[in-house]
Amino acid sequence: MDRVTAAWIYDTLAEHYPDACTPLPFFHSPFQVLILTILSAQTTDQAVDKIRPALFARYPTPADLAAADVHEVEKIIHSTGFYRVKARHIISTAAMLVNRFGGTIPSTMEELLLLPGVGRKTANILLFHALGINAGIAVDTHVKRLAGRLGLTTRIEQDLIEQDLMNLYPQERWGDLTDIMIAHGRRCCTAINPHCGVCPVSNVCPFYQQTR
DNA sequence: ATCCCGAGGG
DNA sequence: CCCTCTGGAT
Repeated sequence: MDRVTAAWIYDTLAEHYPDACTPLPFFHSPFQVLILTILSAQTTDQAVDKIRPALFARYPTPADLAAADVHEVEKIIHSTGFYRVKARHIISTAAMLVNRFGGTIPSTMEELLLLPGVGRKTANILLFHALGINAGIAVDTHVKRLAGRLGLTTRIEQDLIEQDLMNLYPQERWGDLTDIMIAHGRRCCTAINPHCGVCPVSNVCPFYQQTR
């Protein structure tokens, strides 16, 4: 894949998903972004958005959440799935913010990975959305599938796919690229029955040429 | 019925 | 590496 085509794909998709890069509004505090990002695993934005007001009305600060009753948290976040695990994680994370990071959220990958419920993917998205840092490209199943179909990479391992994409795009686009590819993977380039007929980049897509 | 803006544990 | 944890969207 050459950079000219890769850049065109980025521009075209970016225009097509103008809201893809700001799933978590700016008025949320870094603390809220952190908690909401942990809760976002394996669920939808709508599900997280639905419980957000109740959650932060009850636990406005890390100290409040650290002292929370786990069953009460479970009840509030129930609709986001994995609620028992997530309830434990966000309470423990809040406690760690208070005890180790002075109530603020850490700004490096290494420190973020110490937080319960924060793995590689969440840390990556978090660095971008809470802190504006383009630390890398979060390669999930959507990005993996989309990058493969578009011919942006021929690799299988997610680390190598990330390297290919990072080589293809300048660092200041990594965060946006993650969001754009996830949005397109979810809304158009789906695993089964992809909507190639309305896909804005199908004209340069090897997968589309091969299946038509 | 299947998959997911995963992470932790064995 | 494989398993589990969960609801919701499609």
